[in-house]
Amino acid sequence: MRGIILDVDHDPKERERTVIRVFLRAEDGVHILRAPYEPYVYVIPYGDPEEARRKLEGMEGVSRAEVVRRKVRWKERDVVLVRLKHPKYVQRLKERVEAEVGECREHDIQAERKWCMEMGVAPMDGVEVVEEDGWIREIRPADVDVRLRVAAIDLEVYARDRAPDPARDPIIMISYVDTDGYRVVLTTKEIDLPFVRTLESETQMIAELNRIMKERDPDIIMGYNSDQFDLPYLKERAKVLGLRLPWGRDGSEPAIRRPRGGSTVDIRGRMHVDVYQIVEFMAGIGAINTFKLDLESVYEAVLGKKKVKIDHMKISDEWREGDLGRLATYNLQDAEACLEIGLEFLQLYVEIARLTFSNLYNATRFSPSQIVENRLIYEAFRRGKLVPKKPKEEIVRARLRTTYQGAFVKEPVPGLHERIVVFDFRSLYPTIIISHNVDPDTVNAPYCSPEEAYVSPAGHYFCKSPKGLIPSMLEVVLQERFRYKAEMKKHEKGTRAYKVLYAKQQALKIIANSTYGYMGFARARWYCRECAEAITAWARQYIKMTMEEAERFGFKVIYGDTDSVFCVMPEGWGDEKIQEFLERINSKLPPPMALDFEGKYVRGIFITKRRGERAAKKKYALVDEKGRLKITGLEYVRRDWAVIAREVQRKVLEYILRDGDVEGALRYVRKIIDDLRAGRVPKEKLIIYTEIQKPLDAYEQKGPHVMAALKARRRGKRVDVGTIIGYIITKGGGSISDKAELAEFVEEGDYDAEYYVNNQVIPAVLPIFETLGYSEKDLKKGEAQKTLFDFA
DNA sequence: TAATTCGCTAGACCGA
DNA sequence: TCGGTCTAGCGAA
Repeated sequence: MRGIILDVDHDPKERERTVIRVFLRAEDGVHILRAPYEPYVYVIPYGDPEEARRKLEGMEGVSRAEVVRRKVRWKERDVVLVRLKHPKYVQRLKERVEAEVGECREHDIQAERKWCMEMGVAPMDGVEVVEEDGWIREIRPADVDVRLRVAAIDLEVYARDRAPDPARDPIIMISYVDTDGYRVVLTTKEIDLPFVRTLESETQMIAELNRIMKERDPDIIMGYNSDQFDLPYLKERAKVLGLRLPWGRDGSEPAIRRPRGGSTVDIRGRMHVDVYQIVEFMAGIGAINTFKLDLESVYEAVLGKKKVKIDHMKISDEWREGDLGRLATYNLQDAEACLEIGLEFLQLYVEIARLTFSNLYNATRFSPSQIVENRLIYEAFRRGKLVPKKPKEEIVRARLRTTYQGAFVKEPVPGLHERIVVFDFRSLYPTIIISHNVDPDTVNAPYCSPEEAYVSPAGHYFCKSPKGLIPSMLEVVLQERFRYKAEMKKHEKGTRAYKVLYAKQQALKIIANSTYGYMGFARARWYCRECAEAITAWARQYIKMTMEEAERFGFKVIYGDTDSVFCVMPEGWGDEKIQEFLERINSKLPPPMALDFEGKYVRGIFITKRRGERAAKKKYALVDEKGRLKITGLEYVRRDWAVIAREVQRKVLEYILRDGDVEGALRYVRKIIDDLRAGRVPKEKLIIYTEIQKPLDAYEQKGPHVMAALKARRRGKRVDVGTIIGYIITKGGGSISDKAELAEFVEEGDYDAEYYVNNQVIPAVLPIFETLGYSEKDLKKGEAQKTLFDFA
């Protein structure tokens, strides 16, 4: 039998033996295959290993124990591998063992994961299985081409002017769509649209959804914020109406888990993917570029397509007396958009699942640290190294108290520059880790002499051999990624092969980029502050060395941040000088460290700070020979500035960098100021977005977004941690915060023009003009006297 | 509870 | 009312 492993768990009905269940998606549907298993823990004996083994063999739940050779950090040791009858014995055994026999390890790694690692197969792998009466005899990876069915659902709820409560507020529409073309909206009103199915009652709607779920039998179910809203609501509502949701492939209901305040919903044998979780992650690592994470904004940012939005507050009005066709279409589009976005990232998560030996349900909810850690657990397993324990809370607190120095950022030379060349180190931190064998087990280790170690500028020693777990993992990660990227070039963009390769390299990129941060992360098993400290120390040394070499070579270094160097090329130099410089630097670097050419820009500006004449770090704008602007760190890229200010700033930069027309820029700004004062600027350009990062009552200083949120709460709006507040500064009186109101409550034209002039537009552009020698007076009116390139 | 540090700036808050 | 200090948020890498 061949298929894809959707999920692996153990049969909850088996209480005395462990039976692993593999949900295998084959061509003809899903098979639940079984395998006997004995989960294990390791014990590092306090005393004699053989004696420890004998003691352990007699303990409750132990089926056998043997002495084996394993690496405990850098040391080979005799440890006891204890096989257990059932996972339920792990915790009890651990406590007894640590009191009497030795230190327990890997007790905090799930049985399913261990089984997968021992079998050499991971969730989402294609496999070939030899089975007998549903029992697995053999299982091995294989090329399998089975298409999974992916579905998405979305609910609309009738709840006027308040947060929906499943005890009272009915579901009025449910949409279901899947990748085999099925699309339907279930509702109780007659709507003349082909995809609408009208049912007698809400109960009938849910029953119909249950029927669809059974008939369509999707492997993956997606929703947008379905962890927090759709599925818990649906389950609760079904209960109120006396129904069940037997959606699991073993007939079970969706299980609502409640880690850290929120909730996630797990459906047995199917993978519930909350696309919002994915989107949050992708936004966090910068793979999606949008300020708001609502479905509409994300749909546009990811697919480049627009869709209608009906405000939550308006859904009930629309249902009672509005356009039902519009509402049904909206409901369907939500599910469709969710599915499209989810599919866009699905392949990436398939790769993450395989790399981390986790199912899709978990993989799509991982933080970067969990991806790295789960991969490291496998790497350790492969090498016969025992996995370090999770740190206790007390240790975490101690770790949080120590901090370390990070990157070097050069203060920019303020003003306008021409012929800018940017170099950057390719994967700087990962390559430092590899080339200097930076690892928790090689740092200041006693098994090598100082001469056999790399010495960091911060004074740590790292034994050159043997290779540490983390450097060797990263070495493979970078090599493989390089290989996939090369392979990608052989395929047409948009083809299946291309997408798979792209996802593979992207998953590896996430691991590579997160590993340094992971080592400095207080809750990490492989935490190593000295490592993180050494990495940044080397990074500072290499970037400074590169800057010095660049100056010596004839460039003028104007800026640099962490892994980049911005240089001005002397007039008359050609591209061959760039290559020559790269070769010179690269010959001095230990492989696989390498400096890359990032780009060439015809002009760029580094702006002086609000106060003083020094240039601000992390804020600049560049323009390339095609006239394309690259704006970094400036207000234009920040969501907590109004569109009007951001737009004006961008225009000003275009006038100046692209056209060299400061006068035009000044005239343009004056016009916008006039528009603002005349009340001509539409509301949507005045909204400022700011996230609520803690409970409203916990704020010491109530800034505008907090005040706007407090006022909105009094009007019945729910404001949770993580809500992004879009507010406008209105006319009214008092402090800025007093005048802040949620945008949806503000009338068109009701805005404080002076605030937008003096606190938004002028602060966004004045530093640019000041950098060029102009003043606020030139901005407000009067003729400027100088031409731009006098300052270049 | 869930990768790091570096850096800029606004606006509240507070005391003179 | 002013200026300094602190909280808060967001972005760069």
